[in-house]
Amino acid sequence: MKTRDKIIQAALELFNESGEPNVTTNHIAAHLGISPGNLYYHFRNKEEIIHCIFDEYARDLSIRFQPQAEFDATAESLLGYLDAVFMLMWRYRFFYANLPDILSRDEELQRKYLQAQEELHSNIMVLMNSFKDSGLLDLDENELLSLANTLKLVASSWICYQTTQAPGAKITKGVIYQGVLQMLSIVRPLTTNEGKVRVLQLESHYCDQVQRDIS
Amino acid sequence: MKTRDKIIQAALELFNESGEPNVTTNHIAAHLGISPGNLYYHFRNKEEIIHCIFDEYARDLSIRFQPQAEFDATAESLLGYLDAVFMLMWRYRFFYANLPDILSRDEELQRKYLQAQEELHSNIMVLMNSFKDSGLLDLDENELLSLANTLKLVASSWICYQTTQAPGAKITKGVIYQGVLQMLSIVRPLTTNEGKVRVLQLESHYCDQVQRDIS
Amino acid sequence: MKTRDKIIQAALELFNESGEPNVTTNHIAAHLGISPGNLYYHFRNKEEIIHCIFDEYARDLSIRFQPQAEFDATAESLLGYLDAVFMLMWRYRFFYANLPDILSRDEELQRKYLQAQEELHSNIMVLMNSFKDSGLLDLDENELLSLANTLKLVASSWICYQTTQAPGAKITKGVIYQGVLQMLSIVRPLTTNEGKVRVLQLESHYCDQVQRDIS
Amino acid sequence: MKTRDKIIQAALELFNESGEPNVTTNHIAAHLGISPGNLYYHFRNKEEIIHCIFDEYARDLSIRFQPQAEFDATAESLLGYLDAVFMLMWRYRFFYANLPDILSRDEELQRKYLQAQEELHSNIMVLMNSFKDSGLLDLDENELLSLANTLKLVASSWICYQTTQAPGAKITKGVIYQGVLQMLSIVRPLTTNEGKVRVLQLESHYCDQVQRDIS
DNA sequence: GATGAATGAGGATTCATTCAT
DNA sequence: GATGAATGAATCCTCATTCAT
Repeated sequence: MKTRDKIIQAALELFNESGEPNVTTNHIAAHLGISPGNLYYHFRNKEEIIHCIFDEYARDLSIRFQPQAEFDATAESLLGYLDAVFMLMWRYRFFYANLPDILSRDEELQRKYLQAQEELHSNIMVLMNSFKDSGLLDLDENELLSLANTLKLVASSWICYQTTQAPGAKITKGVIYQGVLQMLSIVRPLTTNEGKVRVLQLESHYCDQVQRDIS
Repeated sequence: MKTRDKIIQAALELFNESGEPNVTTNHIAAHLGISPGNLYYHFRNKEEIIHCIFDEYARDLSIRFQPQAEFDATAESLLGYLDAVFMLMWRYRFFYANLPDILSRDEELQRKYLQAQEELHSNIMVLMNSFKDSGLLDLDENELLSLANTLKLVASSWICYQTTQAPGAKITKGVIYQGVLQMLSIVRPLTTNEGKVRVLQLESHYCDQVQRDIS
Repeated sequence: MKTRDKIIQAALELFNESGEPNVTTNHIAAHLGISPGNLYYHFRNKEEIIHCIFDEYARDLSIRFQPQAEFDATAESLLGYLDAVFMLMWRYRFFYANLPDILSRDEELQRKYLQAQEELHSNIMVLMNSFKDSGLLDLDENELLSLANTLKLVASSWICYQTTQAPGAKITKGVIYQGVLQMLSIVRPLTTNEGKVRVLQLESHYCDQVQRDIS
Repeated sequence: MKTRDKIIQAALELFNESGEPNVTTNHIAAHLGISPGNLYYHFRNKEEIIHCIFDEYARDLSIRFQPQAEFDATAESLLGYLDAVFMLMWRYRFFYANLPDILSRDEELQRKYLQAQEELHSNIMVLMNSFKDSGLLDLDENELLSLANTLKLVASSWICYQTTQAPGAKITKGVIYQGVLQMLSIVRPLTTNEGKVRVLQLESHYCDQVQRDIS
């Protein structure tokens, strides 16, 4: 593994653990047993490290979503997608715990983030539309858009929100799965009878996951 | 106006403008044309200023909610309450833009924040229950709880979320009203026919507000 | 009791408790429930407070010693004098715990201190000479001077020395009496047989005092 | 010479010159023409510098004393040892000029200091015992212990004591030798006739040293 | 690729002291 | 006599970043 990648991994780890503002470049270097100079050989500055971490995140995010292949198995596709989105958010949770601050410092990053958000929105729309086409959901265009917005908001805010709800809370995978459940609970009242069955199946799946994480 | 209050106001202003981590005690003092020593005469440290700002916020928040008086005019009560909650969040938006960081530094504040969150939750429950009692909403206990959780999440996250959605965006009152609309759009699909009428009225009210802000 | 005196007393108390450098003028004022401005109405600055405390000490010290009246009862005079000297040192112990620093800041105080030291030296000489005249001590002029120097050194250093010998030790009266014993143990080997009896009596007296303090 | 060592040397110099509380880390850095950041690159804080200085002192002190090798040449061993002890105290005199304050701030240092004091005590005992064994001294166990205590007190207090005895006095080597003479004058009256001869020889040696320093 | 010493502006905070009331 | 808000220079320390080797 290249030093450059090791820096990214170490930074990610430390940022998640202690919060980005509390992790200095010296911490990262010390954690890896390399010199600060070496770190700055690989990255122009701290910002660039964050940038790279975000790029990795965006790449990971894109890979997870192949709507075409999954148009038929709609419920499962949602499941897979939600899983992926939330897991990635967990992996890069430091970012979500400080979004406004991090973005305000770096216009370029702000741009990239918005792009990812748009992608998230369009992915959600694709999924919701395929739900509708399969007769699991019965909403007009406006209602669909509104739902998608809510889901995007919940997804994007979940980590930050949870971080503030418990004193010194470590965000575990269980917390992530609860986020998925929260989203499903928003979708459920809007589904057809057929859709409700599917959603309940999904909910029970994630309930199990939460249980597993706790024990 | 006492110096102590002027410090609180200046700090709030500057925090909102530039983000709490980017505003030093010296900035605040300079902004007011007072000496750093004087600032520290009135406050033990920066943390205490934030504490005081939060206390002011919590006090304001409590004052806004008098459920008893409003049990009959349910829709209007929701309107008034949402207005107040979002306006206060706007007034203290720096706080919401950095919640995880600010709370993680200060256990006492974390405690106070959770208390405010619980109050928010119970207020939402009171409102939703009065909606249900008035036949505007038809949900079982679980669904109601789930809805309340979603609304609380949206309310608590809106400012932070919006801060991240626009490059260098100043959060205006219009953005706030859009948050109310977002919440109403979550409630609407769950209302009875009678309820839907009320909600649409509210939505149109807030649409007007948003328009007014833009122009 | 006048405010001025209350300030002196409070300062003395706090200095002894926490060390002069760790006690601010604000501490003193707060301790008395008066304003810092008031403190500075009575004293030009912190130094002046220390000055006044020293003056009080010097005055107390002078009062204790009336050699003429006690020339006959030599052993008892020594006892009384040692008692007084050490008790005063205890009462003003903060001073002895920081002598070099305090004196270096204030030439005037340095002068006064040296005067007190000279007085101490001459008092010791008077006592030793009366011992010699009474046949309790058999030393030539040089040896006597040497002894006096040693005793002066021990007396002047005891508080400071003891402060450094125990972690976080509060200097109690028992510690003070041990200082007297230490001085007697220096005198004893130089006494005549008759003198030895007297010194042993004194030692047993102070041993009792130490015991009393411990229990 | 490494920067780290230069910092220690500069700190020691400045502390000795102006007193530790009056020398800031910025003074030290400026004195060396380095940045404050650089100083803090080498030392976590001011306390650590003092710690390191003390460690150097303790190391130096240990090295000086090899009792076994010198059991026979007792008088000369005392001479050598006293020389070393006092010279080191001179070299690190800032420390002795502020002992109570410095130790009260730092428990770890207090511990180390007490250890050094114990070592000093046991070294003095070894020397006194070898004197006794050689017939230079004729004291019972108690008297010996008492003497050792006095000598330890005088040695430990000498620098501080002298600092207070002269206005703005620079502590010179002559002052140090006077300390040795003071100790010898305490030992002399307790020696056998044979011992007295030896002590007088030593005294004359140190008298010469004092003369040399003055001129 | 890598080292690690060095920078220096800037941060929070303290405290003896002043002064208008 | 007394108040207490105000001063401001000074203190210790941090950290992103640079650069000679």
